[in-house]
Amino acid sequence: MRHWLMKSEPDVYSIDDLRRDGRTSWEGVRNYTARNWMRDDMKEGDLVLYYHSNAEPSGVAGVAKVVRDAYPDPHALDPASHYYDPTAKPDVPRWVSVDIGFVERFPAIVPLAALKAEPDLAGMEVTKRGSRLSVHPVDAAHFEKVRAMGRAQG
DNA sequence: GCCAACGTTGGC
DNA sequence: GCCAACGTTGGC
Repeated sequence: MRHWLMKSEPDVYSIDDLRRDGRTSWEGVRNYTARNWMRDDMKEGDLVLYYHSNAEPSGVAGVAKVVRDAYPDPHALDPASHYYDPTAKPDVPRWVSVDIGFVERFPAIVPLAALKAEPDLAGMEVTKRGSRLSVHPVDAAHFEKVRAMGRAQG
């Protein structure tokens, strides 16, 4: 099983939205590196650090899990969608979605500053300057550490 | 609001 | 195929 980090702006869709809905489709990824990970390596049962970006504070808000492997992103084919891509075709969908389910919400956000300050998390992608990928893998040890930090708060 | 990082686009 | 311009992300 792999571990991942996925970024969402809480003003758009937060961990509380995911808890309310139980599960959701992860749509609108329009970056090839992120897409390739979703398409090729994300599998049902994988665990996900749910990260709030552009937030106060930004940081890891909880844990989700992959509940459906990649499938063509329907929004890419929908002209009415914000995520419409005129170069995507039904036979060559180009972009993919996965579905994720709610697992847990931490008592408090684990802020990015706390991740950066933790020696055990040295080298973690999200702590690097200029890290922009909205979906990327996380080492199992880093995942466990962040989850422990999240549970220890509050 | 600023700006660094960096992926994508398009002229050549 | 190079690379400058442009657009987006996202921390601060």
